[in-house]
Amino acid sequence: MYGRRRTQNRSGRRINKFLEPCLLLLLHAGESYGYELLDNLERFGFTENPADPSTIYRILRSLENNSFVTSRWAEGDSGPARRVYILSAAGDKYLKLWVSDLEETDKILNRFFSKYRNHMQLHHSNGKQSC
Amino acid sequence: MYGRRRTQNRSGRRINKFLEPCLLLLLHAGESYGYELLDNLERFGFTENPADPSTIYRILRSLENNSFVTSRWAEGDSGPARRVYILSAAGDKYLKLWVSDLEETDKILNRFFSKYRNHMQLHHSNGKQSC
DNA sequence: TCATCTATATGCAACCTGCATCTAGATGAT
DNA sequence: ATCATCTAGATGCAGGTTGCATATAGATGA
Repeated sequence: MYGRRRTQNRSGRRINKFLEPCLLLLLHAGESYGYELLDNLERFGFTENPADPSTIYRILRSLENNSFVTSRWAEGDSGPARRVYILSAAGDKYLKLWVSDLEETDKILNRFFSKYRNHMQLHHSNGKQSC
Repeated sequence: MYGRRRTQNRSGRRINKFLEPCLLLLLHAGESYGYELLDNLERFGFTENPADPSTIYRILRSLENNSFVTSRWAEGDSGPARRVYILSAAGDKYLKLWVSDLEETDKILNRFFSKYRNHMQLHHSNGKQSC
């Protein structure tokens, strides 16, 4: 047993709780359940770093605790019963709040990029400072 | 004393450790120290939610532990001595790594936005699903 | 019967972060 | 000279997020 690598996946360190708005958006398109949502998340660009089931289930539960979704047990065509989630009106609002928050994050990101590019350009052309 | 609000600032939940690349970029422009960096961060768009000094100092220390910066004590024109940080070659590489990582984050963000807009457009025009 | 798949869930440790607080030298006002 | 304030750096704690391991249990198939 080699010192038990417990360093977090660096590539996972992106936007905090980003899976939450993704799940909300998926649920906005219609009711669904954990396992199915997990599959559909791959279409959001989580192919290289697929989401962890435990994260999904925990987010869904916390959304329910905050009344952003409701759930019921339902039998599927096959396999064990599923906990099916439905977006509430409050959840719809919360999704919109998330979107404006992410837009703000996007602005901050782009401000960084422009600062970076601007600085690097000046740096390479004449060795002067710029920040 | 009312239950002691200990809920985290929701608006602070953005990109994980985002202050790190900001500090690296500032240090790329020239040596600096904690307090000064803190002030300069405001120009990155942290005006509404200014960075916490403790976070800055901790990130600087961790950067030093990873040899991305070096530090020395220096007297300023006034006030107590300062711990001045200088970016290393490894730190320069690390900054570039951060930038490509943030570009990936930006892609993921934009994929979300396009999914969101696309879905909402379809949703409002004909009430059909789209995700 | 037993392995595998589907589905949900929990525990733990690492990590990140905001707030409160501490130290200590320098500076300024009374 | 004393005391408050500013500058500068640092630590402790509690709350929150997350990846990994693991558990449970019904359904399905060999």
